[in-house]
This record gives sequence, structure tokens and C-alpha cells, in this order.
Amino acid sequence: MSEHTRTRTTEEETETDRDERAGCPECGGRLSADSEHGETVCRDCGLVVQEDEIDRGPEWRAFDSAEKDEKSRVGAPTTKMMHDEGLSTNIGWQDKDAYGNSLSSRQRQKMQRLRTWNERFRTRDSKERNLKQALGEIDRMASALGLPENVRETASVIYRRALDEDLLPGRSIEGVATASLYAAARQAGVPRSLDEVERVSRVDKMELTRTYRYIIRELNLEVKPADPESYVPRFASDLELSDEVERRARELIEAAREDGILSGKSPVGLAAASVYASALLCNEKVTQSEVSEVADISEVTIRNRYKELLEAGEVVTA
DNA sequence: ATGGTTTTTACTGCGTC
DNA sequence: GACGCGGTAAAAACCAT
Repeated sequence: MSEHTRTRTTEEETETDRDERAGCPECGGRLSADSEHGETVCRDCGLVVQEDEIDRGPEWRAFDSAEKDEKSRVGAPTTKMMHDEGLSTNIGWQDKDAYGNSLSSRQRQKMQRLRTWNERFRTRDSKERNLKQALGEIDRMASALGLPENVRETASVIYRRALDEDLLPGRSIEGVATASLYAAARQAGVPRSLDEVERVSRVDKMELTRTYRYIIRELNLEVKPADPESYVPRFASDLELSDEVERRARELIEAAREDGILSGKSPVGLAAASVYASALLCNEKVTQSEVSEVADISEVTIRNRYKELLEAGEVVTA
């Protein structure tokens, strides 16, 4: 994978089409992009400067008939949210032929049989069935937690990888699906706490944390500790607090971060405390118990945290 | 498994509406 | 008297080793 120093013979560089601004790091020669291979190549020494450039998406539009022919590499967009990425065949439910004419009853029966078999083949493979169920679960839980589409997609990808790497045996589909979703939400910066996720899942917390740790480790997923700030907007809106409160809550967290009080403390607790403290500063009334309610954190923790937060905030305010 | 840290549980006292 | 708040001690949960 990492052969950035690979060189190519001049003979191969036939489809170069446009010059790049920067020079070759090796010999200073001119570079040219080779969009056919997705590489940037030096014209003089043949050094491959950059490989695997991003394909910036399909050309959905064609401006003349020539482009129409060469750029029509576009099909329906695929999605990781369907177990077959939306690529398999579906036989329509309407008993019409390609011209819209109705079918004879004989042919209708035939079509019905075809549908049946098509469905069977489509979900035959156990992995496919597995995925189908898991993705359904992910979707259900994501809805219950109010998580956006992109998180579901990410969760689907994670699950798919777990499946490909044979991480499933010995673990429940439910558990892995839940863990995937939990991880996806965190990666997307819209975390849900373990308690919240557990509530909509069919697995208990023990299994969830165990499975979560497992797939994170096995798939080498980088999941940074949740940022307290990412919880703030949700809590604030759940409590119907103003944007001002939300803003100051963020400031408090920032100030605390400077002072290094954040490490080791639960992010949810910090977020809850900052919202409470901020509401106090803005003269908007919320009780500790209300905050603890929406944040799923004990009042004691809120008390402890918010004192610390205010102390750290003093420095900034004063 | 163990020890250190953080969070939770449970209880108590104080002031206010 | 109920409620919101603050404090404390002990238990439980969590994490790194």
C-alpha cells in the first residue's frame, strides 16, 4: 500500500492531461495529473507524488453528446444501509409488463413465483440474513435515539466490517449492532451515553460495553473520549434553555479545559453541570434534579462539577 | 485480582415559599 | 410541610495495572 516512491517508465505516462502548480519534490521537474490512474506523476523523473486521489463524485450531468458517452459511469447511488447496498433486483409488485399493460393471469402467477424465489435467493446467505436483521435493529435504535442518517450509515459500515472480520461468532447480533451504533454516534460527534443506548437496546450494559470494547479493539477504530460540549446542545434544548445558556455553558467547559479539570471526569457529568451552572449565571431557572433527569447523572455529581466549573470560570470572567 | 479514582446512593440540615 | 440546595459517608462502578 505505501509505495509512494514507486516510479514509472516514461512510456507509461501517456494519458497525462493537466499540469500541477507545484514542482516535483525529487527533481523539481513538472508534475502532471494522471486522472486515469488517479495519480500525480513527475514528467521528468517519473516519481509518483500522490496516489489514490479522490474521485470527486459522479458526473451526473453531460453537456454534449460526447460527454454523455464517456462520462455515464453513473448508476443509482448505493447505500450501506441496505443489506445488499441497494443493488439487488426487486421485482415490482404491479402486475404490468414493461409497457404498462396488464398481465394475463397465467403470467401473474408466474411473476408471483419469481418474486418468491427472488426473495429467497436474495436473503439466502446467512451473512446476508444476519445483516438484514442487524441493520433493522440499528435503524430502529437510531430512530429511538434521534440520530441522523449519517450516523446510521457509519454504524452500518462498522457492523459490516465486524461481520467481514468474523467478529460475530460468540456474540449476539443485537450486541454488535448496538455497539456499532454507539461507536458511530461518538465518532460523528453526537454521542449518546451508554445508559441512553442501553435503554433502546435489547442487550444489557455489561454485554454492550464488552462488545463495544471488543470491536473497537479488533477493528482498530479510533474513538476519542467524548467531548462534553457535544452533549450541551441536546441538554439545553431538552430543558428549553436559551442559546445564551448554551453559549456560556460552552465557555465554562472551555475554561475548565484550560485549567485541566476535565480529565478523568465523566463528560456527561461535565456537560450537565455546565448547563446547570450556565443557567444559574443567566438567571434562567432549572433545578438540579431536572438536569440530572435529562442527563442521566446524579445530582451529587452535578453539584461537585458545577462548583469546580464556576471556580475555573471565575478566572475568565474576572 | 488489586488499588486508586470517580460516581452513586442514602441521609441530614438549612433556608424559603 | 414541601422543595431546592449543600454536604457527608459509605457503597458501587470504573479503570489501569
